[in-house]
Amino acid sequence: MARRRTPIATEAELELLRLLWSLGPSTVRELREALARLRPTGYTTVLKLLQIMAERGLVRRDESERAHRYEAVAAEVEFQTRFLDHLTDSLFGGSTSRLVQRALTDGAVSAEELAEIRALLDEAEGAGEGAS
Amino acid sequence: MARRRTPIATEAELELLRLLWSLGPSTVRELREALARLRPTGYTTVLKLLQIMAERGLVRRDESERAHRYEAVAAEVEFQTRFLDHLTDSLFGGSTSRLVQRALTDGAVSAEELAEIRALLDEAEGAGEGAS
DNA sequence: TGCGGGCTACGAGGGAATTCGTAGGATGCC
DNA sequence: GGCATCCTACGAATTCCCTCGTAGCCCGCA
Repeated sequence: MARRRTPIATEAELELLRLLWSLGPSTVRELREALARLRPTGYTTVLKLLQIMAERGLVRRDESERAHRYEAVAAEVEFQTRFLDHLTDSLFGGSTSRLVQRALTDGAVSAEELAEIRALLDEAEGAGEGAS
Repeated sequence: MARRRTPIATEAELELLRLLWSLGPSTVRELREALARLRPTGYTTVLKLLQIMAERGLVRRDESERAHRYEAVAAEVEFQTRFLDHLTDSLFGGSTSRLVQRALTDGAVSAEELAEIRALLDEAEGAGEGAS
């Protein structure tokens, strides 16, 4: 009967969060307009979704003006972290490195980006020094 | 009204797939027993889920014996790839390297694993020579 | 004051995900 | 044969997600 609550956020919620991260605090109208380019959606659909997200603690809202302004509670980076943690557990047996290896094997990464990743590795190795 | 079909696989489906990957082709009973340790579930619940997954092409089944034997259609690696592709698009703006950077920053990765990742980087750099 | 437009609140409604109960068929054992 | 047991098939029940329609409120303006 029951259905386990979707972990972290649903697809539609994620879509709005992405907009909020890129636009900053926004009204329903603004979000709906930004969303329209990708996927036309009714005004009250967006509104309702935001109300639910507010209840769930995904967004907060400023009611000081007539058109309420919504804002993502978690920063984008926090969210990415949470998602990766979840994915690491659920699909990579808890191993971050296996995830990274899979991503590097599959994804197209430019030489520049590879260099950045390499720098991160250096940092991680330096930080881990003497930790054991 | 409509609700977009969950991408790739639902949580419950993923749980069964994980079992199938680790156990190999299994019967409903075997899966249910393996699952019971994590989350007690009715026999017919598991059966129904597998039937649906078979319909959706996530598993195939061997009916040569009375107790049908189910098997994951996609290998674990294929699935991980598909998930990472999806996640890269939906949460990292299509940038694999950003995903990797986030994972490396957050996750605990041993020195040994770091070395493995470094080797992968070397490989990727070699292969990517000439690409922008 | 009356009207139009914009905003929020609320709830209905349909499809999907997940749960399980019940029925019915096969199988093995006495 | 008759019974207990195990299996599949099927569909009901429940919850969640997502959609939007409608109602009601407020504000500005003629």
